[in-house]
Amino acid sequence: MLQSKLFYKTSKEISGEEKSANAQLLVRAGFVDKLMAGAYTYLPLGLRVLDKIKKIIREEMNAIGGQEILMPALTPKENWMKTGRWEGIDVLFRFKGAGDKEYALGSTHEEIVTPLVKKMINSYKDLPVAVYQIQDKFRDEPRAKSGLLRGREFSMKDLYSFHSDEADLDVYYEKVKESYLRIFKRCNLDAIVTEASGGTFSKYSHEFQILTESGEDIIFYCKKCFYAQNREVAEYKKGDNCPKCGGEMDEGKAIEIGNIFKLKTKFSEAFDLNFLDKEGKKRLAIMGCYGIGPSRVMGSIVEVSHDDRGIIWPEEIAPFDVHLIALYGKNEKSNGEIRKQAERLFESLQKEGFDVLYDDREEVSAGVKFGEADLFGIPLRLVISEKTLSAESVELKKRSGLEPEIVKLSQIIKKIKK
RNA sequence: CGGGGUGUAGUCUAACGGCAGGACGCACCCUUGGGGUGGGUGUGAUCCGGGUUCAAUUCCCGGCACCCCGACCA
Repeated sequence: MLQSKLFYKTSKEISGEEKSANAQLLVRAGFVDKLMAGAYTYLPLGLRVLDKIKKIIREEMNAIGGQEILMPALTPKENWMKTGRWEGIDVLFRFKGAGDKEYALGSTHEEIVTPLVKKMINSYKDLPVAVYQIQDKFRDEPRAKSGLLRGREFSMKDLYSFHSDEADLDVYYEKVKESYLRIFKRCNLDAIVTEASGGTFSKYSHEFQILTESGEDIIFYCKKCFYAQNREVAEYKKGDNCPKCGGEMDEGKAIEIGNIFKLKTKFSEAFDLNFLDKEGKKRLAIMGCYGIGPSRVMGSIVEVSHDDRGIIWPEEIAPFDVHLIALYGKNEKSNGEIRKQAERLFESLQKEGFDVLYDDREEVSAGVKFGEADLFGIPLRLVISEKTLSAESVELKKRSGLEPEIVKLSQIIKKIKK
C-alpha cells in the first residue's frame, strides 16, 4: 500500500472528545472515526487490524470444529417472545417496521440459532454440532464509553454448540476454553480465565479478563497461578490464600474480552429443540455459547500496548508487517536512487509475502514520517535514505525496540523473514 | 437511569457583558531535507431554542450532543 494513496489523516492534537487511550490513539492515528458515542467507522488501517483479529478467531474456531454461518442482525419479535427476552433484555434495540411489524437488532443470537439448528437436528447422530458467526451486535447501552471497549454497535464472534448430553458439553467447553487462550495469546494478550456468574444452570461461567487500569470489571486473582474470580461471584478477596495453589490473591481492574457459558437446556426447551437418542427417546439438546468481541479485543490491545508516541501492535495483529519509509534530500540525483531502491525493496518485500505500507511521499519531512510511523505502530520500520544507501543498506527498527540497526540491502529480507 | 463536567473553524484552544484572537490542518509561494523545519499570503468558528440587557461566546432557563463517576452489563 502506498501511503500517499492511503485514506487516512493523523493528528498531533489530543482529541478533547476522547479520554480513553484506545480511542485517543486509534482516532489520532486514523484507524477509526467516531460517528457517535458507541459507534465507530473502521478506516483502512483499523479495518485491517479488525480483520486480522477476526482471521485468528476464524482459524481457531474452525480448528475446533466450528462452522461459520451468518445470521441476520435484523430479527423478529416472535423469537424473543418465546424466551421472554423481548422485555427481558433491557439493552435490546426494539423498533417497528412497515405494517407495525416489530423487530429487534440482535444483541445475541440464541433466539435465532436455536430454531435454526432445530431444522437440522433429528437424531443423536446429528450431534454434536457447533456453529459460529462474526457479526456486529447491537446493544442499547445506557452509557457507551471508553472508545471501542463499550459500544452500542460492536463486532462479536458468537459460537453456539449443541450436544446430546452434558458430559459432551463439558468436554467441548474445555476445548473452547483452550481455543480462546490460543486466540488471545496470538493477540499478545494475557487473558486470565475468571470465574463469573453462571446463570441458572451452572455455578460459573468463565470470562477472559485482561488486567488493565482502564478495565471496568473488578477481579480477584492469584498472583502465582492466576486462578481468578469476578467480584460479582467472589468467594475470595485480596490477601486471601489462593484455593488452588495457596498463593496470594490480589485485586485488579480488568476488561472482559470473552465469555463462555453453559446454557444447558434453557433455549432448547424454549424452542423445543429435541433429538431422538439411541433408544428412540426424545431428549432436549444441551447447549453452550461462547463469545469474543473482536472490536473490544482491538481496543484492549491498544490499552495495554502503547507508549507516549503511539500504538505498538503485536505482529499478528498489525495492519502491516513492515513500514517502509523513503527519506528524500535536496540532491536530485540521490533522490532518484532512493526512489529506485525503495520501490525495488517494496516489490521484493511483497513478493516475499510481507504486507508493506510504503511511505513514498517526497515532499513530507522526516519528522512527520517518523511521527506517523510511531503513531501507527507497525512492528518493523525500514528507512531508506541517502545515508543508508551510501552503505548499500537500510535502517531497521522495531517499534517495540529502542535502537535502530543498519542492515545491508541484500540481507534485509533474510534478516526479517520469520 | 442518578450525579458531575464540557460545547468557539476540520482539530486543539483564547476572549471583565463591548470589533471573536492564536496554533495545527488545508491551498499557494519561498525555505528546509534524519524526529511533526522556518517564514509569508489565504481559507475557515461561537451546538439549537428561549430569556435578561443598549449590547450575550460570556449571565439565566430549556433542549441536544459529547466526556467522566455510579447503577446497569443478556
